[in-house]
Amino acid sequence: MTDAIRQEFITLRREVIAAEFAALNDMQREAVLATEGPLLLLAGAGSGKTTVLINRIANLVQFGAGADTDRIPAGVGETDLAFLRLYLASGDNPALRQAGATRARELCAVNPVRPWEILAITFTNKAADELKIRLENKLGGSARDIWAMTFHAASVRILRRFIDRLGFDSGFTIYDTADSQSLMKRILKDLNLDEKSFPYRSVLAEISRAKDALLNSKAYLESAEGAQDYRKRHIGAAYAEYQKRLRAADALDFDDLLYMTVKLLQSEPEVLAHYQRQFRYVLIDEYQDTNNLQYLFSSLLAGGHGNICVVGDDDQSIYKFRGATIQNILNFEHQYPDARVIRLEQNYRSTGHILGAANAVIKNNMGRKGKNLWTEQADGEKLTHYAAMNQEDEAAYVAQAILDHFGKGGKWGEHAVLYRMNALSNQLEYAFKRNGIPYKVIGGTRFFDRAEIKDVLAYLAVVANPADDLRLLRIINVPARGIGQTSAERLRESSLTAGRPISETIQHVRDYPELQRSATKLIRFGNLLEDLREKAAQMPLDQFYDLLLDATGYLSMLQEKPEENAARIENIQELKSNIVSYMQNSEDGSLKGFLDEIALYTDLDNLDPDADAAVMMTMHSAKGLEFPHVYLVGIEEGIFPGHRVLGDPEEMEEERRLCYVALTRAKSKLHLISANQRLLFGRTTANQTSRFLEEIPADYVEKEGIHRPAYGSASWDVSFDDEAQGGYSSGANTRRSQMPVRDRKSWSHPMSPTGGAPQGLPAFQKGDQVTHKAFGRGMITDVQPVGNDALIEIAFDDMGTKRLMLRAAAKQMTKV
DNA sequence: TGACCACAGTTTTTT
DNA sequence: ACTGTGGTCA
Repeated sequence: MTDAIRQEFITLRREVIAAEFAALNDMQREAVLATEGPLLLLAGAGSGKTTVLINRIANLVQFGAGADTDRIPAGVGETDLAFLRLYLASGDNPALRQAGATRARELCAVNPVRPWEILAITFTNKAADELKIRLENKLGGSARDIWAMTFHAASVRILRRFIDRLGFDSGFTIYDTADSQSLMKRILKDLNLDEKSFPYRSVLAEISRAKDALLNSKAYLESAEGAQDYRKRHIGAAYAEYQKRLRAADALDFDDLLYMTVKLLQSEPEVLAHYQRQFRYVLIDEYQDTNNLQYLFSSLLAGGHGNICVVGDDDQSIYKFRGATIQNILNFEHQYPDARVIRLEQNYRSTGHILGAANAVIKNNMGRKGKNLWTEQADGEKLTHYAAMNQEDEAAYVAQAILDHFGKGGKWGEHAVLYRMNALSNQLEYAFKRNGIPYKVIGGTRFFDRAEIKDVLAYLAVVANPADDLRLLRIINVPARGIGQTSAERLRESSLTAGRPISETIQHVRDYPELQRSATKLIRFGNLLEDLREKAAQMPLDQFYDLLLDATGYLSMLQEKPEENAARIENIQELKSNIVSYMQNSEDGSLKGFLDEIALYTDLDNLDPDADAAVMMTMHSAKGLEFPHVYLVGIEEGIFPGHRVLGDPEEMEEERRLCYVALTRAKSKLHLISANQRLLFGRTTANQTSRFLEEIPADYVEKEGIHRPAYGSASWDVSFDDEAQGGYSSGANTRRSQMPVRDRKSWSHPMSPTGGAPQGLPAFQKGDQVTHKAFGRGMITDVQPVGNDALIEIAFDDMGTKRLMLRAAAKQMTKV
C-alpha cells in the first residue's frame, strides 16, 4: 500500500464519516469526530451541547476511532478509494447513497465501540434520562447498555458489584440528606455536643468536605491533633461515630457512594483494571460542577484508554457551595497537556437581546476562560423589567403575562418562573391557582421528603435491610404501638452496647432485663416485620405495598382523619404509581432495586414534558432547561444576589454566574421582576433592584411598573372598583405605574370580622354569560363565597369547566 | 404514653 | 411564614 493511498484513504474516510453529521455546525462536528485522547469541550449555554454528546456517542458506536486515527485496515486498495470517492460525490442522489451506505460504513469503521464500553456521566437523573432517551432514538435498543447515568448511580452500580472487597455488604442501603441529618442529630446528642457550637448541618458539611478531600475520620483527626483544634477534634469524633453507625446499619450516604468508589478503585488494582479496560470512552457532562471526588472518579476510570471528553462551561459553575471546583475545568489542560480544546460559542437558543444581556452581565466576572456567545437570530423583543409594588403584584404580573399569551394561542408549558429561593414561590402559586393557570412546582418540599413518604419508605427499607436502625426507629411507633420515646431509646442503647442491630435485639428481647416493660409490644412489632419480610419474598412489589400499608396500620391511621390527611393519602397512592412504573422499567423488579432508584431520585425528574403546565423552580434547578418565556422574580439586592454574598467578591461571582444561567434559559422573551417592597420570612423589606439589572445595557430593556417609589407622595384615593376593573392588562401599564405604593391588605381584607357580604366584590353571579380574555366564552355555573372572595365555576365553550377566584377572574372577564 | 401548646430557629442551591 | 422541638398535662 503506497503512502498516497494511505493518505487519501484517511482523508476520504473522515469525509465520509463527517457526512453523517452534516446537520451540525463545524465546531460541533469537530467535537463529534475528535474521539481519541483527552478533549475539553467548552460549550456555552444553548450551543447544542447535548446534541454533540449524542452524536459523539453515535459516532463511536458506528465508526469507532474511524474519523480520528491513522490506522488502516489491511488490504485497502484503489477500488476502495474509488468507491469512497463515488460515494461522497453521490451526496444529492439518495438512492445511490443508500445503496453504498453499508459498504461505506464498514469500510470506514475502526474498531466500533460496544455500548457498554461507553461511560457518559451527567449530574442529574433528568439529564441522564434525556440522554438515554435520545440515544435510544438514535441507536435503538442497544443504547440501553451504554452507561449513561449520574455519578452516584454509576458508583452504586460499581459498589454493588465490588464493595465486598472493602468489607462492606453489597446489599447496602443509601441514606439521603434527611437520613444523614437525623443520624447526626442523634450522634451530637449522644456525644453531648452543644447544638449551638456544633449545628448538625455544619458538622455534616465539614464531614462532606473531609470526604471530598479523601480524609477518613482518622486522617481528619490527625490533622486536628496537630493543630490542637478543639472544634476539629469534636467534629472528628462525630465523624468517626457517624461512619461507625452508618457501617453498623450497612448504609452509605451520598458522599460515601463516591468516596467508597474512589477508595475501591485506588486500593483494588483488579477492580480498577476491570473498569479501565471496559470504559474505552468516558464522557463527563457539566464538568465545571465536579468536586474533587468526582474528578478522581473520572480520571481513574478514564485512565486506561485515556479517552476522556469533558464538557462544561466555566460561566455556568454554580455549585461551589457543595464542593464543586471550577479548577477542574480550568486545570484540564494542565492535567492532559495533549488535550484538544474545542469551543462551542454559537447559541441556538436565545434572541440577540437575551444573549446580549447575558453576555453583558457575565462580562463583569474576573477569572473566566473568556468566551463570547453569539447568535444568528434577530434581536427579538427587548427584555422587560417590571418593578412591582410587592410580591402579590409581582405574582399578578406574571399570571397576567401568561394569561395574555395563552389568550393569543400560546401554551402554558412555554412559561417558566425562576427564583433564587423556594420561599419565593408561594405568592406565585396563589396567583396561578386563582387564575386557573395549570402549573407545576419543581423542588421545594420534595415529594420524597414528605413525612408520610419517608415513613412508608422506611418500612420498605427495614423490610429490605433489617440492620437499618435509623429507619426502624422512625417507624417503630408510627402508627402508635405504645412504644414511646423512652422505650425506643432504651432499646437503642441496649442494641448499641450489645453491638447488634435493633431488629436482632427485638428478636432476643427476653435476654434484656431492662427491656421487659415493653417486651410484649416489641415482640409484636418484631413479628410484624418478620411477617412482612416473608410476604415480600412471595409476591410482586406492588401487591406487597398494599399489604404493607394495611398490615402496618399506616393507612388506617391516616384514614382516621380523612379530610386532614387527604393529601397524604394521595401521596402514598402516588408512591404506588412509582412502584408500578419501576416494575415495568426494570428487569428484576426487586424491592432493593426500587429503594436504590428512589434514593437517587428527585422531583426534577418528574418534569413531564407532555403535560402542558407552566413551571416554577429555582434558578439552580433550571440549569440545562430552556423555555420560550422566562420570568425571573425577586431580582433585588439581598435576594438575588442573596444577602450572604454581599461582602464576598468570589461568592458574588458565583451569584453572577447563576444570573447568567438564569438569563440564558429564555428563548424568546425574558421578564425580570423586582418588588419595591416584599414580605419575606415574616418581615417586610424594601430592597433595591438588583445590581445585575444595572449590568444589562439599558437599551435592551423596557421598563414597566413603579420605578421610583416615592412612598406616600402619590394620590391615595384610588377606589377599589377602579382597581378591580382596570386589571393588569398590558395596555394598563401606564395607569398602573401611577398607582400608589400601598399595602393591599388594607383593602383586600377589610376589618369586618362580624360577617356580612364581602365588600366590593365584582358583580358576577350564577348564570351570567362571560367572555374571559384567556379562556373565551363561558357561563358561570356556580358562585361560592370564600372569605373575602368567591370561588366561581365557569363552563367555557372551548376550555371545559374551570374554577377561578372571582377577584382575579374579574380582571379578565366581561359580561356578555 | 401521647396530645397539645409555646417557642425558637430557619429560610440556597443537589445527589 | 413555617416547621420542628421541647415541655407540660391528662
